[in-house]
Amino acid sequence: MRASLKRTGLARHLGCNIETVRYYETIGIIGPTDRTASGHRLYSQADIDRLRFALRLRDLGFCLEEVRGLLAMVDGGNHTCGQVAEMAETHRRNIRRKLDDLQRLETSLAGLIATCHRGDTPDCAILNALATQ
Amino acid sequence: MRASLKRTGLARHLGCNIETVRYYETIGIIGPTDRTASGHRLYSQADIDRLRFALRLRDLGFCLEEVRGLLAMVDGGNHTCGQVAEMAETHRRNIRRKLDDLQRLETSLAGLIATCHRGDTPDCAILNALATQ
DNA sequence: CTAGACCCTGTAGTACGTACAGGATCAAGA
DNA sequence: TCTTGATCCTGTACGTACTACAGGGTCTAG
Repeated sequence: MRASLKRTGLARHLGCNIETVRYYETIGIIGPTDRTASGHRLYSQADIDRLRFALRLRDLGFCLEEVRGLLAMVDGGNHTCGQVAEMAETHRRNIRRKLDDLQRLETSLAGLIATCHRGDTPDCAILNALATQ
Repeated sequence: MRASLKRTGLARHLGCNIETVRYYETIGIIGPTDRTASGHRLYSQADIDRLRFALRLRDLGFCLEEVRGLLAMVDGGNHTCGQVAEMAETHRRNIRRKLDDLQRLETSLAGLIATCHRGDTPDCAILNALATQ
C-alpha cells in the first residue's frame, strides 16, 4: 500500500509534532511535497521515509545542520561509508564530553547537598558555600 | 579595599562575557547599578558578589528562572535551609535524568558505529540501520 | 447543511546569550 | 591641548529547535 498522509496523519505515524514537520520544510530538511488542488500537503512514502530518517538522527542528538549534511550526502550519493562513520564518531566524542561535563556537575552538586543540614532557618550551608569568595 | 568596576573590569574579574552582564541586568537577575555622571555603570562589591553567586548557580546548571528564584529567596530572607536543599535535590534529579538520557544515546550510537566496516563505498551499515523501517 | 476537525500562512515567543551598528566618553601619550 | 584607541552607551538582529498562536479556508461525518 502506498501511503499518502496529511500533516496530522504524518505526525501521528512518526510520533512527532505537527509544527516540527512544517519547520523542517521551511529550513529545507524535507522538500516541498505534493499538494491537493486546494493546497493541502500530501506526504508520499518517500517523504515519510526521509522525515523518519531525519527524526532518528535528531533523536541520536545530531543537530539539524548535521542532519542536513547527512541527508545531502545521501542525496548526492557521493559519500563513503567511512565518511559517515567519521561523522558518527565525532558526534560520539561530543556526547562523551557532554557526559563528562554533566557528571562533574552532578558530583559538585552532590557535594554541596551533602553539606546541608536541612534546617528550618535561613542559614544554609549551600548558600554559604556559593556566596563565599 | 572596596571595588567599583566598570563592565570590562567586572567581566574580567568574574571570567564572564561582557554582554552577559548586561543581559542579566535587562532580565532582572542583577539590579540597575550606580552610574557615573556620564552614564557609565559602576559595579559595587555587592553587585559583584551577587553576580558571582548567579554565575555559580548557572555553572551548576540551574536555569535563570531558578537562579532568579534562589536570589529572591535570599533577598527576601524568608527562605529556610530545607527549601534550598529541596531545590538543589530537584535540580540534581533533573541532571541525573539528563545523564541517563545521554548515556542511552551514547550506547545507541556506539552500537551503530560498531556495525560499520568503514569502506570507501556509499553502502553504509549505519545509514542502512537508520533508514530501515 | 452544519459542526467540528483539519488545513493554510504568517508572525511572535521560548532560553540564553552573542554580535553588531552607530555613537559618546575616557585615559594616556605627543 | 589634541588625538588616538580603548571603553562605554543603547538598540536591534541573530542563533538553535522548535512551539504557539491568529485569522482564515477546507473537508468530512451525521
